[in-house]
Amino acid sequence: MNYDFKNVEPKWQEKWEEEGVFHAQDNSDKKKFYALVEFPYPSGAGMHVGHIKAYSGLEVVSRKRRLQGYNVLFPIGFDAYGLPTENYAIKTGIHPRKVTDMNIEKFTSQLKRVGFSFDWTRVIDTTQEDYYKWTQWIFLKMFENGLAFRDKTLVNYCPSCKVVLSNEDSQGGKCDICHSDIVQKSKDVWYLRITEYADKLLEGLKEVDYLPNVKLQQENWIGKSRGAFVTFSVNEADESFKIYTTRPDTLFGVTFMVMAPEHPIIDKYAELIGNMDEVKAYRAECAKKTEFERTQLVKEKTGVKLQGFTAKNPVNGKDIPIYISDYVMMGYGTGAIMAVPAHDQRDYDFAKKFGIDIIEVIKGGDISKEAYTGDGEMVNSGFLNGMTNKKDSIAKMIDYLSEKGIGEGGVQYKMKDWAFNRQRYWGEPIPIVHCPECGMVAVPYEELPLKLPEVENFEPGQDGESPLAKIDAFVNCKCPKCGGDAKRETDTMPQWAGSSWYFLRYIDPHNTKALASPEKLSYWGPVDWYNGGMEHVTRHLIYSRFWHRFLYDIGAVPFPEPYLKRTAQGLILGPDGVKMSKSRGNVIDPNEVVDVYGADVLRTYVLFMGDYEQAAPWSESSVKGCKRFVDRIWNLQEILTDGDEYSKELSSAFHKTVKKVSEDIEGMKFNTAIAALMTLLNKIYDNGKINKAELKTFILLASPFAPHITEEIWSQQNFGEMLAKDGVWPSYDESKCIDDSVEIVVQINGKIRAKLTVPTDISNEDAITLAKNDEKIAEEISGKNIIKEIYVKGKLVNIVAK
RNA sequence: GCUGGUGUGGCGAAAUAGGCAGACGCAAGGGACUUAAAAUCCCUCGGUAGCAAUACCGUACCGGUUCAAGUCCGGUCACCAGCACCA
Repeated sequence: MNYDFKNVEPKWQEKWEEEGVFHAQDNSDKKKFYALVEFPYPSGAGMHVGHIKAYSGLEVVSRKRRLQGYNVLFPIGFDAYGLPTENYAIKTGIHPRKVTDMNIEKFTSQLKRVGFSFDWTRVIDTTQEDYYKWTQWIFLKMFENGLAFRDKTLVNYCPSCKVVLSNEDSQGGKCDICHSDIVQKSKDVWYLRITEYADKLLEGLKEVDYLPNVKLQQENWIGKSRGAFVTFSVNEADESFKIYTTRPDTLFGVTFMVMAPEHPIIDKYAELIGNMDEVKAYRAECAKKTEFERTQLVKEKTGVKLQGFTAKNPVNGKDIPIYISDYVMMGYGTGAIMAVPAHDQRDYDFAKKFGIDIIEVIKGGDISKEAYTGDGEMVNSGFLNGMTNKKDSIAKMIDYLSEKGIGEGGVQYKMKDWAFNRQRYWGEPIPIVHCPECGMVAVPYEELPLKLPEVENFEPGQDGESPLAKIDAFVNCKCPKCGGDAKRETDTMPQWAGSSWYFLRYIDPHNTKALASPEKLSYWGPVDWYNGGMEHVTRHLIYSRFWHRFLYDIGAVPFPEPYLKRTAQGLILGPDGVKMSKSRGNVIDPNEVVDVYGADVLRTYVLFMGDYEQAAPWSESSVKGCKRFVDRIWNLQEILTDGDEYSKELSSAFHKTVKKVSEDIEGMKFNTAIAALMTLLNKIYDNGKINKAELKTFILLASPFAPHITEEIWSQQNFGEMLAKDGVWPSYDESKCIDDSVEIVVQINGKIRAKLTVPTDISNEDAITLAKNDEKIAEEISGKNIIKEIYVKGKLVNIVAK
């Protein structure tokens, strides 16, 4: 009797769908469980085994929780706006709408073939009008609240393709499409003021259960630092400017200052500065530098000293020269720094190159060789001299500065405002109108969605202009405020917009009045468990937390943090141990695996291959091992006997396995959960028979991993109508997990010398006596001095003898 | 450079909270069944020595704590990931 997965798997997939067994109930007395996986970008290449692994984790948890009586929401959707689709459309001339629909169809059929228990009545497509209407709505709310704004900035620009590129599309300073060098270009673009939420995002992390490294990466990304702002006055003009420093206590060691080349004060006093030509030349040089040169190369410090423009040290009145250099960024702090070469390596390098004094203010290093960044006694520092505690000296300096009105404590964040724009077609139109009279005006809410117009040609315009700019019927409009002629914004939203709130839409996907109803939000929210890739931890996860927190602040959602728990799966590497990629030709297609081995085998293998959170290479032969496992489950029916309770021989093994599998699934240790099932299976075959009660438990435990074959056995054995509907997750009895006797080892001086089988509840004394009575042990310890005897319950006896 | 993580058989990996290192699976070798192969089933499977019982060695490397260390502490090396002139 062979198991015919080719017929059985589609049969059950259809039945589950027909009966709606995985549809989440909005009105239910059951305890809710909202499991979320990162929805895919529907690319033309179809799904990847990596997707299967990413979804299989919470798939297993969801199936288990349903059997435990939870009302489970486990949804799926498609994050469908984005460049690859648009580029494909440009190349083939097929409209992105069509491409997207085709890809979604392909993904859907692939997902269904694997038998994932998604609620298919709640599918989301971010490119549909009834979805992006609310993406635009949220944008307008942000605009209303001053969080969406326009600013001039440097953008990545590809002179060959004539497009503005995101950072992701211009990594390494090369254009992702044509591989030519990217230049920095000044442009007026949209930003979201995420920096305003830096502290809230940091605070919120304290309340959620994320993997420690996920939290850490978010903290680093936000990059909060504490320090002080200090005001320096200019000697040659009635002017002053601020700097930010984390070590205000080293103020006595300042021997020069550095400003970012584009610092506005330079232009304001251009007439005072004697060498403005040189300054301009340096600026031009910096603008030419690619992102790659600015950040990747460990290069020598460059800069220009400003002639006739100097500052005064506020604590000792000394005159200090001012330089410009590109190692100071306009985008962090105030765009100007006080340089303390003795205690900062960058300042040190600069001082050495330009022959500037280096004054030691912290003892402990050798400043003739390099900057000393450690702690030590303050010297050459006036009222701080002799202090040894960094915290105290910083606090004392801040007190002094505040008293004199020339400085104050403050914080800075590494995180920058979110550049929220794309000059591309396939994205959500930004619902703003530019009116010559009224300025920027929001499109009225009742006019949403602002539809993406149909076009023939979606190629980007010259000079990095959006393709929408070419469509007069879209661009020309009336100002919603004054009714005069106006022009629409032609930028679209970036890739990350639609995914920043999709988890809320799953809760109420067909609502036409709100992004989701308050009742449903309070029932389902927040997401109980969110799993996804590490690559999204600093972008998507921060962005969506920001949007969510904002929605909470304006009362649109009733809970402040969107995700209670966040985990991440490891990559599946190619059989060659390298990351899968099309160009390497080491990509495994899940369809082929399902064709040859079936969905149950694929699901089991991606979870069995190793630690879920770790990367592991694909191995075809290991897939076969899982095939054997699945077949051996089927063949249990050949050694089936009657019996409605566990047999004496297998009882404790079953209780132990139920415990182990239950706990391991919750801890995402799927590999050991499956291993435990394999161990039990081996034991059953050793035992030569299995009864009905045992078989029922076994297939229930295996069902989250291999739902089709277990469903088929359930039905063949008449356990009930449908496992997925009537099955109840088995429970275990802690007291029955214990065997009557255990094998313990006997060590002498920590070396194993014998093994003994003893009653589980044996006393310390009895165990030691028994060990000493063992022939071999007795011989070894005879004539020796026993120093210590240790019994570790159920594990070992150790006799220390000399 | 900074931050975090990892390092265990031929391979993927297990090992609660310091207590039998290598569970489970793959590959390999041997055997059964078969005309043969596939499939299935049984046995062996970290290294060295030995016919064997057994002994010694072994969790990247060096050192320490402990009756006992893959696990804890100090140092070194390698690899992976994220950030990167952040003042």
